Amino acid sequence: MSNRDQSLPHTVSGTSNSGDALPPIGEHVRQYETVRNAHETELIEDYVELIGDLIQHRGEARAADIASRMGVSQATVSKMIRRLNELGLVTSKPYRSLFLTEEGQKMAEVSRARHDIVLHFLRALGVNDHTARIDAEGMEHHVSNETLSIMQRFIDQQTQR
Amino acid sequence: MSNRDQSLPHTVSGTSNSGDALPPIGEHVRQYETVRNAHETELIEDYVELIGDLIQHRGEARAADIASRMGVSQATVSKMIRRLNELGLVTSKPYRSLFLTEEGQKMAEVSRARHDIVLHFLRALGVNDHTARIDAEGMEHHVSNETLSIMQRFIDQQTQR
DNA sequence: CATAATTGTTAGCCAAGGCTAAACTATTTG
DNA sequence: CAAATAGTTTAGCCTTGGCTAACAATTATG
Repeated sequence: MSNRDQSLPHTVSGTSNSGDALPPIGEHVRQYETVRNAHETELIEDYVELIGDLIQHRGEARAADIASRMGVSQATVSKMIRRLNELGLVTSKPYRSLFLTEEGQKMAEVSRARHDIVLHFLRALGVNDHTARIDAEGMEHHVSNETLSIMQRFIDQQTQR
Repeated sequence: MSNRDQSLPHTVSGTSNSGDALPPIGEHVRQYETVRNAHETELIEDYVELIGDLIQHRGEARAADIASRMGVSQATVSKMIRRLNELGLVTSKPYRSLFLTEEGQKMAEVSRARHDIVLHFLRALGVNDHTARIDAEGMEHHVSNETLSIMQRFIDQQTQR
């Protein structure tokens, strides 16, 4: 319960959709399903992405760093790592630092790439860096590849000129 | 566990962020916190938004419709309605259709407006309608007001010319 | 108008992702 | 090298948001 700002940007001028019919049921269901599914993977992807980043920038990923970066208790991280293990995304020996499996690395790359596109896109759009970072973190898991491609094209246009 | 498409749109050309430093800890934590918070409100907002839509388009909102639109069991909806009640967002008498409280209506409007902006923005960007609807449903809860304003401006530019 | 069908509720289950407290392991340092 | 400190794990608790199955109320129909 809490949103970073209550005031809405005015109103949708000349673009009101409020009169639009509801989507046909089947489609509507699929929309919500997609969101529910994304939900399941989001956290996993965030962990894997962060672990990848830590390895890349710090040389290793330790549970304590993950906990402090995520703003979450070490116990929570520990439990999560067990899950990532079961999912075959990381390997870990007790009390030692983590490694990504092949699959984990692939996921980290994909997430990282998506994240970057969304972030750069928002900046290219004119969103300030700080906000762009926050929005990107939330949005990345909900952007289809079609939209990603279009975002990439937009970035290219803005920068290459 | 499942994403609608594995292939990545090529790569971030000339915009690689992978070499960027990690954000400073405090900021990083706030990014994740924002996402976790959004998470908590998302579902609530989706229900309220849908209830608002049903009332507007159908004249009333019944649990069965919500269940079938959301692709979820009636029991789940029933439980959720109890929560919305406790949160002061809807009023309901057993076996009767639902109404939004003042606060619920306000939330529905805000959500609807946000949703519309994101959807129209995606379409204006060139995303096809079907994909735009799916992406909008997931993205809407993660877009700051700053970004919304910019999206709105973009829509205006595209359409008013 | 009595019964069937539809709709709504309740009870009880499960998994996920948080938490704290306690126990254990590793590392640092006096 | 022993003790203190830092890092990790485990146990056990809580809330959310799903589910199914059983029951209750309302509405439709023969």
